[in-house]
Amino acid sequence: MTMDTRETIMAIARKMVQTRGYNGLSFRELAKEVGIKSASIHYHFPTKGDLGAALAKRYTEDGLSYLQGLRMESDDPAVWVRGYTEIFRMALVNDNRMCLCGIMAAEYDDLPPEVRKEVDGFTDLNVQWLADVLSVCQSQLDNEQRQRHALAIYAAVEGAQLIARGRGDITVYDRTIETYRVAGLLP
Amino acid sequence: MTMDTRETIMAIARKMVQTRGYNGLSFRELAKEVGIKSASIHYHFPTKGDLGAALAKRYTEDGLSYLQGLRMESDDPAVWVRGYTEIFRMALVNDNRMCLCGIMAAEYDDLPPEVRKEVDGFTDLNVQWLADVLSVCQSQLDNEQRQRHALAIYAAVEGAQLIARGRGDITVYDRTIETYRVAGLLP
DNA sequence: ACCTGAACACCGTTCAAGT
DNA sequence: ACCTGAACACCGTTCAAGT
Repeated sequence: MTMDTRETIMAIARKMVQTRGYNGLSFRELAKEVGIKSASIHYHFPTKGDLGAALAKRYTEDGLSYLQGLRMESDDPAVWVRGYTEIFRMALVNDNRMCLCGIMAAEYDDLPPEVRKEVDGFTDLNVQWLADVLSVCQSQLDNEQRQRHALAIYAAVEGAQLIARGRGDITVYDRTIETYRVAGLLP
Repeated sequence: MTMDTRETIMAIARKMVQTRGYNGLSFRELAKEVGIKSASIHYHFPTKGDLGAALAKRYTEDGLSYLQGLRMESDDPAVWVRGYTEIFRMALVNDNRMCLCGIMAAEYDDLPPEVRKEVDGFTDLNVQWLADVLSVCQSQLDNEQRQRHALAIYAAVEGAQLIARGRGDITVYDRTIETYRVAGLLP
């Protein structure tokens, strides 16, 4: 089982960005971990923006597969939502990392346009999936209300991860999610 | 009305960090805006960490004054909470900026210890103030439940700002906050 | 007391040159 | 096809030198 250089770069870079952000990603540091020179990174990804956009695109695709899988494995909306908050939880459990697009959202003003586009796409995917779930379990809501509620859930979960990551305490995340559930923000 | 150099540096740097983050802050760019050389910034703030910590400390102090003022001007918890969400709204209205400590929380792993300490202090202040408000309007909750609920509110509001800032759309923030209120997360 | 130019090791990027 | 060394303009930081 070998991995081509491009995939190795993406795998290592994704972890670095999830930890230190887009601005915190260094081509020289990345190259050292991959075992090539920093100039060689540019052969695979001409600019840092190209790499950032590729990372966010892949991250969104992987997220979509996971979320689609969730809906196939169960018929219970409560299980879907629990699976949803579990993805964000796992990032924290794995070396206190953040959602790739959550951390890059904070750097939005510094992002090249091609990266912004993919970060926006990740948000759209999350809101769309959550709105679909709400159409099953909160069918009394109209479409606009579902979109609004889905966006609120996404924002709240990203916020919970952001604060818990600063605290370095997974129980902060768990308690916050539980509070959202009790309040009725999460179905 | 003159302003000494140190205060000028802090005022301009605060805006820069609220827009581009701690990593995005450049001493050379900052110096150019202030009208001195970048080496001179180091006279007032020996390291970037010293500047970042001073900014977060001042930001927390200013936030505290504002929040204390809110509680004195009214007896209505609903007005207090509305005033609370309004601070975060104003940052967005002012050039789509973020909460200084919210944006730095995303860069937590890159922050020097002295900056982390002040960012943590900002979180503590927010949670404490919110818990105090809850002790007035949700007095049936015990202390631990209030702390937990206060943290959830803070996380959700930071998340709403993060997502709305990426969208560049203030109505996203307004709708998300309103959804929190309807769901019962906000008192 | 406050500022500066020059140097240092870093950064992303480019490009001619290697295999 | 893939990689590299060297150069460029950037970065935070240091420090001897200026007023």
